[in-house]
Amino acid sequence: MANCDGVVFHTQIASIMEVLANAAVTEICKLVDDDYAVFRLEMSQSQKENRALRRKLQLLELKVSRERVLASRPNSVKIFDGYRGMARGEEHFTGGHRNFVKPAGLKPWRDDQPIAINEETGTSTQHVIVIEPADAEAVGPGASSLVKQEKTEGEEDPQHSRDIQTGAAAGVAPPVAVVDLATTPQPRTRPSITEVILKSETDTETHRLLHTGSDHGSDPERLLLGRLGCSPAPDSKYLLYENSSPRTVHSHQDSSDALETVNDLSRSYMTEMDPGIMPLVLETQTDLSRGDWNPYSSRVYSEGCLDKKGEVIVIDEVKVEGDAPLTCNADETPIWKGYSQGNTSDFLDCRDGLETSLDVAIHSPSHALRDPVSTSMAPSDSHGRVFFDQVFNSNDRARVQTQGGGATSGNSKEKRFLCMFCNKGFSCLQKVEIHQRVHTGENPFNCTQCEKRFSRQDHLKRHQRVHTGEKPFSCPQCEKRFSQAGDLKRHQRVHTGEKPFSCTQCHMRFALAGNLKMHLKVHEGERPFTCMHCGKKFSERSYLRTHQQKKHSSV
DNA sequence: CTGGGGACGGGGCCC
DNA sequence: GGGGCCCCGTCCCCA
Repeated sequence: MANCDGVVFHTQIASIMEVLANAAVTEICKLVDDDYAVFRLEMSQSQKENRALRRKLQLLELKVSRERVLASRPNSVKIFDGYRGMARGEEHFTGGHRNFVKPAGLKPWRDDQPIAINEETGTSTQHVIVIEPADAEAVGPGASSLVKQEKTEGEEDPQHSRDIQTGAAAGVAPPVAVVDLATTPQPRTRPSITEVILKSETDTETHRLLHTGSDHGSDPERLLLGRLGCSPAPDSKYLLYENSSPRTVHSHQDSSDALETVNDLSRSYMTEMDPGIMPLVLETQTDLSRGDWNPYSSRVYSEGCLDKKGEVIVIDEVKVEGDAPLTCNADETPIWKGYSQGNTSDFLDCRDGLETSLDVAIHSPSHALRDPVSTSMAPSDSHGRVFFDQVFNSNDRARVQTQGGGATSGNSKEKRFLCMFCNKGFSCLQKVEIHQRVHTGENPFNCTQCEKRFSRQDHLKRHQRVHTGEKPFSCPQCEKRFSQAGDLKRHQRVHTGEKPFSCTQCHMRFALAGNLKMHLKVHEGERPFTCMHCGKKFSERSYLRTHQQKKHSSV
């Protein structure tokens, strides 16, 4: 009986214990679940905040860049490549690769020329943008952040700073501080890559790569600065000939990938730069017909732009070019002389070793990256043409190259050189270079008297007759003189009565095509110009102007 | 409206 | 291959 009671007792104890245990487990599970839910909620909120901050920062920087360019260089050429963020006359961000390209000019470059001077404010424009990673802590203290530095000397961007501070307050430790390079010495031993480059602007140091190719021996100023830790390809024609103090490079990974790449050390890097192997490959060239635009370096934009797509926060950068306007007298060597058509891709190919470093993250604006030489070599444009993203969009752009029998336009001469934009064929390299300025808007020849720019030297020379008053073409009938032969020829129709342009509607004839064109509007009834005073419509602006002067001059 | 000139962009050819 | 020139077309402006 006693045994029976004992068994019952133990059974009851066991069941009670079981109930208690189950209750405890349930409680623990509940607590864990609750905490986990809270934790996840907090995590997702933090991530969301970080994303929003990052996006906001990018937008702000984009806006600032665009406004700055628009304000400072109304005539500048603007290349916008929404994705690849290329800006003319400055480095080209070809996806993961940072290829800083500038014209390999000769005389137009002067080392003593001012760097990136804002023409209005007189301040230089070193841009420093720091984009914080979303999960810098997760990546670790040594983790890199995507860095774009955008800093204007003497000009603090409060919003920018605020955003950065906000980012820090949100738990994102900024691995790289915004450094006022103008006022703050850099005692750190680990400056970011962009800081390195910025210092290259302000210091006397430059990272220059001499171009030694025999076929381009006339180009002594091909300066390259760029890919850190990347030695030139063995057959590269570029030599690092000036390299100063050792630099430590702090590169950064794309913050947007921080979570996914926490364990991907290949994307997080801190590269100690060995000065001996530091051929910063900023190809100091901007001409579209050369360098990374160049067909000969097609890999720059055909391959390089692809590998990090989606991983790089690209802040479109509009080139503020011509900070030191290129001045080219008629007898000066044009900047396009002596550039390399050759192994541009050689030094680009060295990216392989750096795929995980610079390629990923650096999106420094050109101003920050130019050295004095590259600054002054920025080509220019006088008509504010806006470039098109197609420039980078395909390997088709890499077509300007010798293609045997590749002529596309009828000519007895073999046109081996194809325009990378329109595929038109030209017989020699220079011709296609000049032609491509049609597409690029590059105007490297600057009139010293009126700052007008021209794409061709002969056009500049012709233009300068405007200033000199030279009119070498005189009409034998009336002694009237003209500055252009074509003007004389056209004028002579006055004497000959020739009217080669006839209206198909009324058979009126005109000596000038423009006059016929204007006349056609009479038939078309097209009157797009309306007088704001009386509502009368005119087919030509000049008609409207004349009308307003006559009828409404008192208004 | 028409006539005409100034200036410029671009292609092609020649030296 | 590079520079210069010729030529054509076009835009803009003015009388």
